[in-house]
Amino acid sequence: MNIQELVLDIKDHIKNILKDLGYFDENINITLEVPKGKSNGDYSTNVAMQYARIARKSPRVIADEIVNKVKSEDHFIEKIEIAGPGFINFYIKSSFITNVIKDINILKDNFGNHDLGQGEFYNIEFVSANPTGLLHIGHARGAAAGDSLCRILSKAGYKVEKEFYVNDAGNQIKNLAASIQARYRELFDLEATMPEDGYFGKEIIETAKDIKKLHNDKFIHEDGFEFFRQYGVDSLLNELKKDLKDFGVDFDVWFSEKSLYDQDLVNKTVKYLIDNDYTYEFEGAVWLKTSEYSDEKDRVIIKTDKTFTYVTPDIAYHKNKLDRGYTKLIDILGGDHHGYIPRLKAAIEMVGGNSDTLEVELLQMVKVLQDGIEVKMSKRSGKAITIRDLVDEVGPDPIRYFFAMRSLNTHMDLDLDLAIRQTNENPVYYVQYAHARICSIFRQAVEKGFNLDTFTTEFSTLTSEKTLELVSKLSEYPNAIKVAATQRAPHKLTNYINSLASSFHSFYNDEHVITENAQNTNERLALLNATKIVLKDALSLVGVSAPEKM
RNA sequence: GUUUCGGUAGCUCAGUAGGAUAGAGCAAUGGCCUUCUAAGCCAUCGGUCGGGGGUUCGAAUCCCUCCCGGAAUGCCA
Repeated sequence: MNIQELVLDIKDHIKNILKDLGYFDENINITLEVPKGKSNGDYSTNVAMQYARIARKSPRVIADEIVNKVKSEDHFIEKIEIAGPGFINFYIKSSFITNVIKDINILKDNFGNHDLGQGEFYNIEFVSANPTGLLHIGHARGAAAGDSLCRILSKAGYKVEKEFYVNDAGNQIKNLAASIQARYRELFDLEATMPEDGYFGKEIIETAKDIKKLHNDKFIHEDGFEFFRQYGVDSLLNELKKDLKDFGVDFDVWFSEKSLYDQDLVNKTVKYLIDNDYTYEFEGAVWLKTSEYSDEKDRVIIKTDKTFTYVTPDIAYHKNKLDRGYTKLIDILGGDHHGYIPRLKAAIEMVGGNSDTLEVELLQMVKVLQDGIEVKMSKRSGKAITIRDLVDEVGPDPIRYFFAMRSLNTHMDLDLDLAIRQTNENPVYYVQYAHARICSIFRQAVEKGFNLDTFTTEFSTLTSEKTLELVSKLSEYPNAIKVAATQRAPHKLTNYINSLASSFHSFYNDEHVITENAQNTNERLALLNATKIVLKDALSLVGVSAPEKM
């Protein structure tokens, strides 16, 4: 029996006792949680307070009745106390708690796995930046959050596919081609005007230079628009893929918007919507009746000039995703798209899907500070802090950790000077350092002849407060995974990692691991190995490395 | 105006299917390296949880109202 099973066991036990006492109510959940302070036991429940009204007795009396029935039976429990207004606090025997060390050393990086997602198949779309420039810091947040969430969901037992929607059709791509064309002409000192909504980043100039290198002045004499379009999309998409890869983010599917047109799926979807009376014509445009599905108003899907709006191919795209058989579609979008959600959900209902299948996670904007003042990004000037700059300066780890630390829908400030500084002001080093310290101890243990191939499974000397705190922190890992996965909250995992590292550092400072006492040393090495496994696994879920030396 | 996300320590942020003295990191102050990495540990300082009402044994958390900031409110994407 492990600690999770014990918790379930206790809950079950309490439930039976409540039935015996004649209080039980289906509607009240029995919860057993880890209290904040150790002085309130290893686990605690507030059932007595919840049942006060039903039983019409004071919480403490109920607690007393419950405790009297529990007491005699469970041999894993050290003691039970009633505290405060009526909390029942359970203290678990330390010999039972240390079992988790054995479990971890056997399961290794499978420790903390769940099968929560049985039968589920999630599609998670994130970043989906237009291939019209380099990825900037806002995209980095999306990439870090999305990738971490996917890894956590996989760990929790969900089948997950990561998808990037490539907007390689439509207006922005025309602007890209026109921008490249203008930059290309500039290279020959010819008159050139950048389009009003053009892309002014220096990577566009680089692209033009590349084209000049390959084809010289060929496109001065003939129309190169189509070439510029294709070449621009291809090369910028490659840059984008490279940057994401260097950031530790891989996608399973790169879905091309253009492919929707190539397969005629956009027209088919539009025809379907029209044929099924979901549209009407008004002032020369075709409108979709999304207001019938709790959107605030109807939306144009075919403009007066007969071209589509952004949502039109996106409906076809989501229809396509539905057809691919996922049980859940998660879109991770920037907070500025929140108004877009109702129309998308409406459209999903219209094409025969269930709008609950789509779940949108919004990421609020990142405010970037440099020298204490806000750095405004501007498409017009091409001024932006790119992922590439950041990764080149400090590597992916600090940035990924930093973004993973924040809950998705919080507005956040990023102090660039601080992010780039490689000091302890950056929390990722604190965690990585814990891992490196363990590795360092192991190196010395090997020198002194300790065996690190197998670890002891008997623990009799692990009794100090710091030790047990570290052990019980380890046993919380599976729950941390579960919470992070089901609440779509990678930051709950980094909170856990941080507190695990903290427990370790505190333990490390208090107690020497390698001593003359062989048994004691072996037990501690087993504990450290378990800690190392969990640290490394947890860090891998946020895409951060676990260095052996620092 | 409406929708939406925020307002918690000097700063950056946790904590919200109501629970025990509201937490962490950084910053500040004071200690700890002849012993496994001081990117560490320990301690201190620091908060009318934006304001005001309400709901109840109990509210940062739920309800109402007001104030302040971001975003959206396109036949842009």
